[in-house]
Amino acid sequence: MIFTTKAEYGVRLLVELGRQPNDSPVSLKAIAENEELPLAYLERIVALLKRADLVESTRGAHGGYRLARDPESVTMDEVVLALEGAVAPMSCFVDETDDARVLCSHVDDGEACATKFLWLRVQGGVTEALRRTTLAELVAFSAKQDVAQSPVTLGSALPLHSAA
Amino acid sequence: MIFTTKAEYGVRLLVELGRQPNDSPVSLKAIAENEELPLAYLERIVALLKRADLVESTRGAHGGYRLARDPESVTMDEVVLALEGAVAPMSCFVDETDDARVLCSHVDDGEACATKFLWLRVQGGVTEALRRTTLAELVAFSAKQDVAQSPVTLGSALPLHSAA
DNA sequence: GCTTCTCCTACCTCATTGGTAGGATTAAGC
DNA sequence: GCTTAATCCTACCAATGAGGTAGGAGAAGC
Repeated sequence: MIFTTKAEYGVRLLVELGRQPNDSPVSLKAIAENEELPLAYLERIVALLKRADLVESTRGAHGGYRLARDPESVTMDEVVLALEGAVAPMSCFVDETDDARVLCSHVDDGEACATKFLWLRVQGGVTEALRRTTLAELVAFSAKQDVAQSPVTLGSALPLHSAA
Repeated sequence: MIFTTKAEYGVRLLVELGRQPNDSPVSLKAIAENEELPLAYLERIVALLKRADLVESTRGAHGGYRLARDPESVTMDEVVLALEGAVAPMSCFVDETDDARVLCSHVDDGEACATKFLWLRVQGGVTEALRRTTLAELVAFSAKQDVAQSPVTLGSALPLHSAA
């Protein structure tokens, strides 16, 4: 598994915020009910997003969260970075220096990590896929899905069937 | 973490086998010592590679493992598939039908998983990176590293510094 | 028949994931 | 100024999987 539920729930939360028509804050409780996610857990997740300045909060009654930036400018690589930490193919990649300056634990034996060559390629593929996806795109996708299956309570066939 | 040590050790094992000049089998013990990996654990890992017909074994004294196929024809996506199972961005991707026909657990709520759209992109990036890397390429890389740092016992600077 | 291998299965320990519980603080509305 | 609705914060907790060990049983060379 590449991502945990933190990324999943966090992205869904952002999408939900992006779908709001006006600028008034939305309470986590409303989102939790809407997305059927555990509220207490969402609280911890949204804290990560706030720390990364992706959402703003207003406390007290009628408070809640709203997006801190234009959804067009929010790319998924920063979202996932905020939620999961750096995307590391292997444990030796956790070293958080951004630009692939990776200190691998097994450089010292004979062959300096042929696998590192492979993991770097994979990491490149992941970050590129994340970087070229914006929050606005996901919001638009989500809205489109709504329309497509709005009359049916539980869609039988999957709308998304040929991708990747 | 995308991959576990199974993938790491398994790939290193295959590279090691690919580096063998002749066709005689190599014992796991030799590989374990050479790569400083736990032998008993490697045994379980190589069993996965054998089940996928990536290596052949001969039992008994002077037995061991050898590659079952030409390294040129072995792509990393099948290797990783054998070692880790399918590369799944999220738990709902574990459904092993090959071509992204993903049955997501949260299709039934309002918006049919905008995240799935994202995870499919990521999965595509990973599998493409894996598919375009062959075992032969890694073996060649590994051999080159050997030459580059053979006089030095512990290389100070990293040879690979600008990728991804 | 000893040694060297592959093969197989059961166990064990530790870290992380995915939560829950319980409260403190802040602000709006009456 | 009390109540209520919200964000914040921290400690706990159960389940899972990762990574590895132990102990053998079969197969083949010498």
